[in-house]
Amino acid sequence: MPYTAEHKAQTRARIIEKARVMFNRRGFEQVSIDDIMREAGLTRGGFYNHFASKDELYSEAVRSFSKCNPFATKVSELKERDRDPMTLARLLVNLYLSDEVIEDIDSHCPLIALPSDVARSGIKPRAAYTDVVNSMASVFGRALGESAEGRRKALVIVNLCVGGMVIARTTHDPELRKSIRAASRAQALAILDEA
Amino acid sequence: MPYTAEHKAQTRARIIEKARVMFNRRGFEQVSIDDIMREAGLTRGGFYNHFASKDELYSEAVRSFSKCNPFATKVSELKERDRDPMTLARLLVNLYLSDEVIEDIDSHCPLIALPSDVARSGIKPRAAYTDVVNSMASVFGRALGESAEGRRKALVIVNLCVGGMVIARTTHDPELRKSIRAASRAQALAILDEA
DNA sequence: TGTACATCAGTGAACGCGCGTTCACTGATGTAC
DNA sequence: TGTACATCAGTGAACGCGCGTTCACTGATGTAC
Repeated sequence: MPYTAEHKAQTRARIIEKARVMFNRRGFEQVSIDDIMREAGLTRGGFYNHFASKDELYSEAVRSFSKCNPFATKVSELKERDRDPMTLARLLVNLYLSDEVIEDIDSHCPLIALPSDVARSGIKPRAAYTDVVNSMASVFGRALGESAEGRRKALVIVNLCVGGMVIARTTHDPELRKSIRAASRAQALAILDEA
Repeated sequence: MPYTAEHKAQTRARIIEKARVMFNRRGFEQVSIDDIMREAGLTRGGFYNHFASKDELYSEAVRSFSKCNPFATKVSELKERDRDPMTLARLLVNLYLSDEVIEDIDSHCPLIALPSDVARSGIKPRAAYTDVVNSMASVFGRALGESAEGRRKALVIVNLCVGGMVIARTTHDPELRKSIRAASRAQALAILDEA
């Protein structure tokens, strides 16, 4: 067996990571397979050794947002370091809406980077998006209890995090970029405080 | 002078309106000039009698979002019919997050239809987006008072409306599409109730 | 240990297609007489 | 009033280009002996 399976897996992972960053910045349709492969240090033709189609890469990239980007890494660190659900929930809210994260576009969560692109895509990217929403809601759900009311509040906090960042990312006004996140953070933390 | 100036202006307006609806559904890059002209009952070649380029049509279409779409019309009706700020704020929350509005994709507000497209655009579409956010916040601000806390709450409600619809529109899961909006609506109305 | 070999990750030219745009034209229209 | 005419909105074939995808190939690699 020439080339190890590990070698191939690493190449695939590299392509996905480069694609994730480029999709995030420029959108799905504006990035060509040629662009991505060049960025990964490869050529066009090899793409189909790793993926059946550009669509498959797209869903992999959306999914990878929640696994291996710098933001996700920070979240994993939080999860390992602190096992109290409420503390974790509060740290996640603070991290998600932080100045540090909004300025670092390359590591943006897909929930805020790609909403309109995903909304217009096929079932697979939309399913990947839904998974990320649900896994985020479950982090808050663990802090708020399994009741219907706990679930409702968890969704509200997801909404505040995602919505606040989407609006902040889209506007050009520095004051609104700050104030919408501050408002959302305060509200989300207040909901966690009540519980 | 064959054909009146009015005739030409009407044709131009018809092209912009069809384009607005199609950009909303499928995004700027996914809609061809051929598609738009066919929808307007014309053929490809005539496009350049009305616009210098596809880009020019795009800015015209974005501009038209806040003027003449059906959702904007409903909001104007609300504003005229009921002058009590709190009643207006409650009606707007209910309308914005309603089943009726999320199912009628063609009349979606640009805040929820185009966030990632606008985020990647130039200064003009982003400024237009910011204006819409601010005018929405001021509707809630009038109900909540001019204090810093009133402004903060108004931004939270904007966030809940926009964020809830963005997530609902992007996910494919019917349960999440409903529950995220219900959670956001309840939270937004609770904030208005406090005041 | 050194070599011959089979495998398959990676190459790059080529293909078909759809797009934005151009252009020579057509024919419906308002106006001049 | 009726007709001949100039205008230009609208037509549709054509062009060049970039894209996703295919394919015949190449050459680096791990393994068998």
